Amino acid sequence: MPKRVLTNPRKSASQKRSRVTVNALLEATARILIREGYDKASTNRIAEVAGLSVGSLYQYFPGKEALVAALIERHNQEVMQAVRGELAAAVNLPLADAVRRLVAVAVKAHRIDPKLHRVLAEQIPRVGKLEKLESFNQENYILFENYLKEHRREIRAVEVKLAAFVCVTTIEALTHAAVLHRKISAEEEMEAVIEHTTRLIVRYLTG
Amino acid sequence: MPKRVLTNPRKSASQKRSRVTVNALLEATARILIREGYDKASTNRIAEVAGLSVGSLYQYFPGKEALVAALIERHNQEVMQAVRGELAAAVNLPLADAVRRLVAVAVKAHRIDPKLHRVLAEQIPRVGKLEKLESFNQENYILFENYLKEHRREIRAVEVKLAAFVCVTTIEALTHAAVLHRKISAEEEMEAVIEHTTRLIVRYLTG
Amino acid sequence: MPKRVLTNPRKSASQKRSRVTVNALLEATARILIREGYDKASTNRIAEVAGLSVGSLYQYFPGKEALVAALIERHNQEVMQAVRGELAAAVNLPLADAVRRLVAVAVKAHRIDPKLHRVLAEQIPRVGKLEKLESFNQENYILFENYLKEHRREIRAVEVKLAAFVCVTTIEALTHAAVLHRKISAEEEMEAVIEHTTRLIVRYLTG
Amino acid sequence: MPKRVLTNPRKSASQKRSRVTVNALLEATARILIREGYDKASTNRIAEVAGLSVGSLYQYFPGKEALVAALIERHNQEVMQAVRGELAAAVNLPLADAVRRLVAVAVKAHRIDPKLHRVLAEQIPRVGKLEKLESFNQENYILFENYLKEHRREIRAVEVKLAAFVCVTTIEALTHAAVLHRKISAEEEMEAVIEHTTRLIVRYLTG
DNA sequence: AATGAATGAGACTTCATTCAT
DNA sequence: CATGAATGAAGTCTCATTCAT
Repeated sequence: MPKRVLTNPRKSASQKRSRVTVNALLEATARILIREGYDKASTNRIAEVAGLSVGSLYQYFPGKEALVAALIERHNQEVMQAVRGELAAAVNLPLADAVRRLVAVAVKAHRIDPKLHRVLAEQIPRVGKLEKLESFNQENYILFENYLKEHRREIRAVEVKLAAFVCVTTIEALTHAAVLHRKISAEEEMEAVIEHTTRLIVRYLTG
Repeated sequence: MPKRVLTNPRKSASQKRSRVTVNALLEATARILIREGYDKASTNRIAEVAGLSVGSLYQYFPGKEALVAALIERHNQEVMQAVRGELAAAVNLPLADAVRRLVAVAVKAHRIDPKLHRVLAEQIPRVGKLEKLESFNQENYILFENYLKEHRREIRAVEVKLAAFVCVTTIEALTHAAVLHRKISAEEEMEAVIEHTTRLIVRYLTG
Repeated sequence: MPKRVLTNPRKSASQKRSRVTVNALLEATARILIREGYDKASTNRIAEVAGLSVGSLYQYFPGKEALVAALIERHNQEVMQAVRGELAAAVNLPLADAVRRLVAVAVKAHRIDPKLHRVLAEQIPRVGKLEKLESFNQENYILFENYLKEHRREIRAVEVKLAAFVCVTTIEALTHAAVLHRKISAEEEMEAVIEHTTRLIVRYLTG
Repeated sequence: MPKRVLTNPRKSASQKRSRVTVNALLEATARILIREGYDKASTNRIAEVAGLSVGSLYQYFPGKEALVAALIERHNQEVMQAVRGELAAAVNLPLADAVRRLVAVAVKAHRIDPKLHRVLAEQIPRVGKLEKLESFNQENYILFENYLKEHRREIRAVEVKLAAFVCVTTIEALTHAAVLHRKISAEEEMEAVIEHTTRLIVRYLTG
């Protein structure tokens, strides 16, 4: 496997046909990743599933890595777009409500495309692609840290940085595990998880 | 009868040799996984690093997957061996102490071979092999659930299963993140994480 | 075509089987080069003609380039081995005889494997491989220049360097053209060319 | 009739555009050949450098080979155009002057576009395309042979064909090597080469 | 048992060429 | 005519696995 370490798309899909093609490729990549795993995602297979020739794939992406990177990017965009607004709103809520909202948003984020999210979270790391996911989380750390700073008088914790680390890591882990590893379809069970997580965090910060 | 006299030593000698060989292979696999990543861990390379021929590798393992599986197995054994005793002892401690002990043990577990742990957790293609790691965690769920059942009167939570899920997931996530993603070398910072995590869990269960 | 620019053999063919394999590969390369040209000499085709699998090819050579380089090297060795002795002997001959011997040797060199020689001379250049052939010629320039220096009193030319350039280039070109581009099979015609070339050079140097 | 009035200018306009396009393509081909080598000269790349689409390239040339062939053809035309007149003039000169003129012309020819000449001579796969270059040389053989026939009384050689072969091959080789492989920029050094080559040939023919 | 040469399926990638727009 | 997206054959190379020695 000769390796290109390029991870940037080759052409900006300006034309409409291009966009369709790029989309088909990303869709195909996601499908294979989800259904068969990273190792089965060969460029030939991706192209085939996308209904294209390998050549077309390489017209738009310099290799498999770039394709996966683009997929991650797209997923992150979708997630962040769905989340950012609600996060902003939380700033003005009292602690308990803010945390509850945060947790709910986290769940929502994980539910956007859970299978894909799982696959991206679990089997992608290998190379620098990790950063994309990390940096995404980084944003959360910062946001939460800022929230804590502004609400300092409502909480006991003084070490804001550490508290942010604890809270973000915990919320992420719990919602991730709840959505992906438990077969939580019943809305009520999900509610319970949200409730427990919220309580966990609030008590930690204020107890 | 004379034969047996000769055979036995021979056999145990060769058994010992086997163990040495198997060990060399697992060691080589771990080293490559850590230093160069999963993709560079070809059977030929592993054999080479182990100072053996590929042929010998296949004498002891039916394939690459088995090798990795064995490595995971061994790592789990090491972890569990280092942990089991302390877990058992925790049963008799009051909640706060038990949780603190639990968290400390989780940190200890993650510190046994963090690089390897990370690679196993992040890079190994999830094809059945994942289960090994999962089942390991499964054990923790059960243990903790049992603990909670026996200490029901000390806690508020009634939904023991859910509480166990929340606690185990949280402890795992925090210690994992603390050990692997933060460069925690200073013992004091680690202490802080243990303290916070313990507080988090205890407040959750009793608050 | 992912390019490796390595041109050194991977293993020193120490074992006998190895030597046989390497030989088969070089032979196959030569055959294809001669019969079908450089562009048809794909690694798969070479392996096939050698009666081996591609894998084996890559066990011994990092790519097509290395194979060709090795072939050039081998050819040069053969040529130089056949030539060196006779060249040394020429040093003590009077000019006319020395030149005639030189020309005869050049012809002999070109006749060792004319088809291969032609192909190597004509379609190989592309990359640094050129140097191997050049350096081979370089040796000739030096040798002849030294001869001229030692026989200065027999010749008119004073600019030894320029004279060496003229003579070596001319002899090379004439014998090359004679052997490769004319269908010179008749020994007598070859004799004529040798005679003319010798006369050409001698008159140039002494006239 | 009015149509024709409109058509004619249009046609000639488009003919002009054609010429411009063809020219751009040949220019691009030459540039890439020189700067990056034959292997980098893909049709897509050529079109890109020419500021056209691949499609347009195929509007004017049936394929890559045709493009290269046309480039060779064009180069030959340029060379011959620059040379033919001087060659014709040489016919009426006495031997020494004629030869000197011939050699000077050969140098001039090699200097028209040395980089391109070299690339064409060295790197182009020899598949039928070679003939174009060969046939060019063929013309020289004939011309020179005729010259020798007409000046038979001035020379000693009787085997005119062989003599022509020797002379043309030698002149070609020396001027080629002088221009392409030595970095002859100094006019004086070039003069020396011309002088030596002339002397070489004249002495050969008359000595 | 050990060895390591050999295998060959399969992954990656390029590029001459076509064709719908 | 021009365009450039799409094609896919063909080439490069790797690596898990086998097997003769």
